[in-house]
Amino acid sequence: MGKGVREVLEKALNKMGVGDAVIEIEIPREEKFGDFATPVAIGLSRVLKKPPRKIAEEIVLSIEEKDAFERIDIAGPGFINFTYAKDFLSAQLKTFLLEKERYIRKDIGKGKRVQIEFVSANPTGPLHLGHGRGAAVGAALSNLLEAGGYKVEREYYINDAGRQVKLLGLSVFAKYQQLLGLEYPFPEGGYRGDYVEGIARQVIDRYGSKYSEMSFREAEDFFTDFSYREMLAEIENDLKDFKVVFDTWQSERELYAKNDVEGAIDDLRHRRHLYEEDGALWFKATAFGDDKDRVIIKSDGEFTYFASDIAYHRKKIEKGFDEIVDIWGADHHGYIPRLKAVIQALGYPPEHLKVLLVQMVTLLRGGKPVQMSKRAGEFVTLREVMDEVGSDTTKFIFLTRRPDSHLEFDLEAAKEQSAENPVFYVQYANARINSIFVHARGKGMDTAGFEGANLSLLSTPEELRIIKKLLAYPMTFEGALIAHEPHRITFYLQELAGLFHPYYNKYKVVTDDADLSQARLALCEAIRIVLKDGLQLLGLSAPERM
RNA sequence: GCGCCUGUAGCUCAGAUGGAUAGAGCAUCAGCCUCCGGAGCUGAGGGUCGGAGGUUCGAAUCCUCUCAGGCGCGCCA
Repeated sequence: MGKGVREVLEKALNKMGVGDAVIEIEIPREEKFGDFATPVAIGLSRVLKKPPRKIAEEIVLSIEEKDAFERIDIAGPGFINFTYAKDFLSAQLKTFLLEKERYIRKDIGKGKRVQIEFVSANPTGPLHLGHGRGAAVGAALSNLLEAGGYKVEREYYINDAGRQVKLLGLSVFAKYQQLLGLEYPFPEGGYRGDYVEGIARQVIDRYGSKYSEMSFREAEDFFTDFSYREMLAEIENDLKDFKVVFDTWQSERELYAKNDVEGAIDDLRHRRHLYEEDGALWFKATAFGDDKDRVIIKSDGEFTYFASDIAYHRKKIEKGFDEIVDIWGADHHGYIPRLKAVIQALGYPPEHLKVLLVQMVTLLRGGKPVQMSKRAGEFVTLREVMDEVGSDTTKFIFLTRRPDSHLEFDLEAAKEQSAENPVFYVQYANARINSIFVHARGKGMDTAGFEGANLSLLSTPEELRIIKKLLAYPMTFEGALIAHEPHRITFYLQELAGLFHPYYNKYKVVTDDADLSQARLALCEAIRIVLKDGLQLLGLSAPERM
């Protein structure tokens, strides 16, 4: 649609002999005043040294394809408004219905492969709301890219090596001893959530007091492995119920086991990006714009977390993706420069890795912040919120905000809303259309193919607005995809539903007029297709009955 | 102290590459079921876009300064 206006304008400007003067023609926003408004004449007035209004008049005179427009008029300081002709719109709608797949999808990413890593929560506790936000955004973005033609790999990175999982093991071990009535000090900074006790109880259920006589050193491997695997299973289960899927699960331990970490360090050493100082091995991150150099092997000989992360990202690169996307909680933003430094040290441009930050979630209950302390084990889990307000609603709330804005998640409000919730508003539109179809079929009407429908019968202002909105869907989709901003889809869907409900209330779709009914059913079908497509992109259900 | 994110209606949030009179939901108030699902619809009120300068024909959007909130600045992960 927009392209149509652009072409028309370019042609007219060339005819005037000023096409070259306009490097970038400003293409208007849809539906602000009429259909499209462009200030191109204002921009030109400086070049041509003539008043904008006069230029606008000349442009309008030079336009040849006037058929596609109902009106072309000049307003304000020199804006040209284009109003599409209704026959043009209905013809476009017809094309959309007949070739919907081709119309909706853009092959932006055709032949390209992208990996998106998200959630990647440590398996030391249940997923909390922040993880849920990352999950919702990551899943929606994956869907968008996939729909745009990319081959997408969704990956979860499991931090199963290092101190944190060991600490979880020790916490469970301590709880285990205590549950058996034995004295055992709880580790400093250990995990105190109820889930720790839950895991300890499972150990007792399965293995009894088998480990009660052992020291932690002896039982460490068992407790660490058992505990984090339990946690991981719970995380997987939470994600499954949140309807977020992953293609690959990359274990940090495996990177060590397969000598990927050493390999990566050797690689960097050969590239002369490492040096030794104070008994430690350093990566020269400052050579690539980071604030300071970073330790890879500590003076006690242990690897840092950064070491395995280098290996991990080197591995991503070696898999040959055209783009690597990491979705992180915003509290890790300070980590970006060093990782981008790694990418460059390995010979790739920093843009090869795209880090998307998802801002913090503040949890409120009845307008008051809920205190969250991981140490004390006081935090609200994704599971609890899903159970309390529903997974579609939870996702929708995450996807109705820009990822980089701080989010206040009010449990009470979310629950109160669940009767009158924006997500239902959208889903209800879909369900309503479905029930119109049921009704129509009951009257012997055809609700499958609309090849024969006479869409030029759609002529009310409401219908034309809906058609324009529908035809804008590919543009919205493309914008959301390129900007990596799924929330644009969310808002679009609310707007579309917001056009449909009033229309439904004002006009009857199924009437005695068979031709008009058929045309309106076709319009509903188009709405249904877009709603369903959008909801699916966001990872939300599109129930036919609610 | 340095860096990143945010500041738009009472509340929660949209406002892509600068465009005309800044939008939605919730909440508030007043209305709509003989008719395809009232989880719906119609209407009303509500704004110095944190503040101050600047660039521009034109700024919520770009630049500088400033105020406020959040988050980072380990041989932790």
